[in-house]
Amino acid sequence: MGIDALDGRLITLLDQEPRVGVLEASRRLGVARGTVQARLDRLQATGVVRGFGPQVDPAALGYPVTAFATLEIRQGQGPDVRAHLATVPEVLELHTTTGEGDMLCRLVARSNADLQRVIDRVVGFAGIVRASTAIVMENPVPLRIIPLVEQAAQDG
Amino acid sequence: MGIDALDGRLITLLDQEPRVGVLEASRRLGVARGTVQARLDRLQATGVVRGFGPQVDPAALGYPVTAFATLEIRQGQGPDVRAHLATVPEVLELHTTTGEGDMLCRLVARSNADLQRVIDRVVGFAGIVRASTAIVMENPVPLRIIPLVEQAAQDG
DNA sequence: GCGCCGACTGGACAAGCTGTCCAGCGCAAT
DNA sequence: ATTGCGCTGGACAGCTTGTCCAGTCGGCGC
Repeated sequence: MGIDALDGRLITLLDQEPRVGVLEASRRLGVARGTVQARLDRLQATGVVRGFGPQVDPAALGYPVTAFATLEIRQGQGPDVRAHLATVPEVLELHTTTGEGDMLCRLVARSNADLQRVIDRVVGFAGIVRASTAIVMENPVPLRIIPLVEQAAQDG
Repeated sequence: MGIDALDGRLITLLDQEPRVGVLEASRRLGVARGTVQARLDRLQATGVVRGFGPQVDPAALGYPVTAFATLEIRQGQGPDVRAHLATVPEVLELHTTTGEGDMLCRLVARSNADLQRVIDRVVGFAGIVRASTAIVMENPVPLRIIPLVEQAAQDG
């Protein structure tokens, strides 16, 4: 259970140039095409690579503002709150957490003013006791996985 | 600057079945192949679709624990802290924010015990004054974009 | 040491897709 | 009415994919 150096190089290559096909990848990596196909199949079968969906930029869609909201939930209202938040398109992800606050969600909005509307909609729900919001100013490290993949490739 | 209904349907289709090629997509959407190619080119040129990189699951790589850390930074140490965090593979993303705390980062670890090692490495840096960590227990809404795409497609 | 097994190689094949043209049409704005 | 733009439907060569196959190599158990 893990990935080896070839898996790592394959994932990194696909990350940098998603357009390359299996044949081109086999040339770049210096292995037979069948090997690349087998590795890719295995990576997807084991769930390491979940898919190759389009990576959409919310900012380009007209939602340049990102924020994180920490929510405090009334006892027993968890399921209701989750269902509520799942219906809000501006909620991009939701986690339940330990520590201060019970949930953490990522929001986007059309502007700082629009963020108020989104937050009102998010917290305008009986089960939510308190919410504190942190607006994202910069994103020095965008969501990435390659460094972790390379570490995992070395370890295993 | 925006997307229309056809763009939305195309993105949704690609999200659900990334394997479909341009030709198959044109059949599914009921338009000419050239149209799909032109739309895809435009979506990528305008940055709405940034790419089709592999979606890697950290859990499948051996990092099943996710956490969010709020960091408080000493005045003027921001750039140094960013550079430091960028070198840690377990830091999957980093944001600078308003509100309590100056930065928010997403971490993964091999176990709860291993998370301690990661946190020590993250906060073991002179510029970081204080850190509070929230461990993710559940992820009721995984990172998603389709609902927002559909809303953007309706708006115009 | 022997034999088995899994993984990789290098190659083959038909089928299908991609990239790239083109002419024609309809709609919207000027 | 005229222009511009996007969509259609079709063509073409070139290449890739999916799927076989036999042969080789190294590790593992016996």
